[in-house]
Amino acid sequence: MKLTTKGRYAVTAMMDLALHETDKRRVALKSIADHQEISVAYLEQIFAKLKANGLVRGTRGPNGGYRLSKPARNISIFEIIDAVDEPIDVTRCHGRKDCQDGEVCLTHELWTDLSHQISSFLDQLKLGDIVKTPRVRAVAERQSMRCAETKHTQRVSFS
Amino acid sequence: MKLTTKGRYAVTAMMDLALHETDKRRVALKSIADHQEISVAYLEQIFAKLKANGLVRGTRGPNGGYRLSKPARNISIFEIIDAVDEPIDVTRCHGRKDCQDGEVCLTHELWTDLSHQISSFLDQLKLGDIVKTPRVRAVAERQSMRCAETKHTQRVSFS
DNA sequence: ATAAATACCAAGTAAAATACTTGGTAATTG
DNA sequence: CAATTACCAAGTATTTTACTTGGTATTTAT
Repeated sequence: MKLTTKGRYAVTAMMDLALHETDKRRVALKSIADHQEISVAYLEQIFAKLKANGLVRGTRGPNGGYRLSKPARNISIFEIIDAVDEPIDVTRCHGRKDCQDGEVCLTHELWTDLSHQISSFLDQLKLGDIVKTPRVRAVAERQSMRCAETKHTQRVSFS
Repeated sequence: MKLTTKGRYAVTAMMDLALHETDKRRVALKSIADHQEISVAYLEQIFAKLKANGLVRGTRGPNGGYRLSKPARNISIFEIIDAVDEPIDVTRCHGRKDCQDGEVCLTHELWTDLSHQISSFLDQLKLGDIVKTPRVRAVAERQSMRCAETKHTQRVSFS
């Protein structure tokens, strides 16, 4: 379980989708790219993985874009990060059980315990819950207002 | 809170010190280097940081080496890792509080919560407790036996 | 006094991982 | 049929990590 900026991009992007879940419209990567100020091409890589892990579905063409492939309340933060970030090998002995003699194994349980701790924490956190919090809601409102105001300027700050 | 191999080296090295705490003798980096199969020079860098953070004390000259600067039961795994690994900026907005408008801050609390979760887990784990576990004790026994047997061969496998 | 063993110090380099970019093709809609 | 989107396969640039190199300073034993 690694946590890189890629994983963070993925989580905020998924929140973006979750916030528009009620709409019929798909969310285009272009729009997310503007929100997060990263390139569409980079987002494509992230969404390729999200899609491969069955978290989103994409449709092409004008008015195309992505939507969540299941309800936000059933998607955990763990799933999202796990989909895009490579798993880190916390134990250094590559998870083999028969490492009773190697140096690593003194601390083997230490690292696996930690790893489980992190995973279960993030697995309890559902996208739906986070999107429901007042802060996020408020920010989402502000965002859509701002989008309307500055539609053509292309420079919108997500939050 | 980052976790790299450097941090893992640091933890096992500290365990090495803790296991020899009862002795009057210091533990030389040479000995730890043999156990962990890494260079003394690299260990020096690690111990420089451990020392700077007040976790160990070193003495020079023959029969010199390092010892813990406080009882193992008062040293947490968090302290050790925190001393040697650079802190990771989980929030991406560099921890500033006034980021109500930035993109990052939707997930700000998410990452800080996670970070606290990890830190407190590792802070509860004390070096002394870990060293007391039967598995570690057994390994330590085996190691010292092996050390006695092969004292001059220089090639001892820690565990 | 000197040699050996250690810690201590400041750079550098090599390798790996991360964060992107570039240059395309395929499907869908107005 | 032109625009807009997803989809795809590489490549490159940057940063981080993991080390190495080449020294100096102390202490101990002989």
